Amino acid sequence: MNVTARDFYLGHTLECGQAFRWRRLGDGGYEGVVGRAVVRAAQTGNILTLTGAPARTLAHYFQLHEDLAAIVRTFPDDPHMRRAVAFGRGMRLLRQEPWECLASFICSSAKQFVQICQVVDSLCRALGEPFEAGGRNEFAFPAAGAVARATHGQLWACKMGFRAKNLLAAARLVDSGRVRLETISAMDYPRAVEELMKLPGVGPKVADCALLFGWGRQEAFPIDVWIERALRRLYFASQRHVTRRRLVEFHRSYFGPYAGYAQQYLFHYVRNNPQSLAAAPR
DNA sequence: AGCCAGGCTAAGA
DNA sequence: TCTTAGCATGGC
Repeated sequence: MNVTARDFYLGHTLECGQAFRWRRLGDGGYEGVVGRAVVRAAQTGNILTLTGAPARTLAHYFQLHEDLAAIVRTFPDDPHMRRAVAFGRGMRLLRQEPWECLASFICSSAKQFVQICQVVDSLCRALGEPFEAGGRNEFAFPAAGAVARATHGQLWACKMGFRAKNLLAAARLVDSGRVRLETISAMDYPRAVEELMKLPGVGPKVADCALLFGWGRQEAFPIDVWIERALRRLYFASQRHVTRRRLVEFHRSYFGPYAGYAQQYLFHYVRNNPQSLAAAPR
């Protein structure tokens, strides 16, 4: 389908680190697996061309109904956020399948984006349901049950290192129904975090990523090493010994109703402009 | 060679 | 409650 998408930039959206199954094609477009479909995405000006899955599915995945300008207007008006918004203009948050998102981020601990993509790809090839698309064999992201029934060795072979044990145990808790992902949506934010953190390998950061990118919970604000650096150097530059708790209190009161969105702009900005953290600008 | 990567966890102060 | 080492592996 073709859609007119205002304030939408595919490049930032698919390369900002929120999803791990997209690759850029030679023509500037992108290809990725969404559910059991291979989706192609391309952009010319503000015309977005999305093919490979039902329009409904695509509209939901890409959150086409969201009014980005309205979201950005809720961000705090400070020099850092202005730079982040200018740099990442058109970046959107996707809505990924919750288990896939959660499992991917369990694999993400202390790894870089490229390596996470490799691990996820290996995992899909090893345990995901195969399907045919465009004459090629593709693999869906493996359901929790498929991961639960795998061996530690199979996961280890996907190069996830010490995360293999966590993913296996988490998949078993989900598959057995001891942790029910379907119930997360109905929980308030603190309860949802608490529930997800019952899974091994899921701490505050991974829980927030899953809630933000998989469940669309905008109040989730993942604090990774980059965001922590950004908060400390950009917003607490003159202060020594700022506790983690203080950072959490700050972001909850400062970034507004779309804090998770703001976080992603900040993350993408500092991640791609490390010099912005070298010496805190004023 | 040594440090760091979209962290989590258990142990010890 | 806060801090730290260990956990695997690869890239620089």
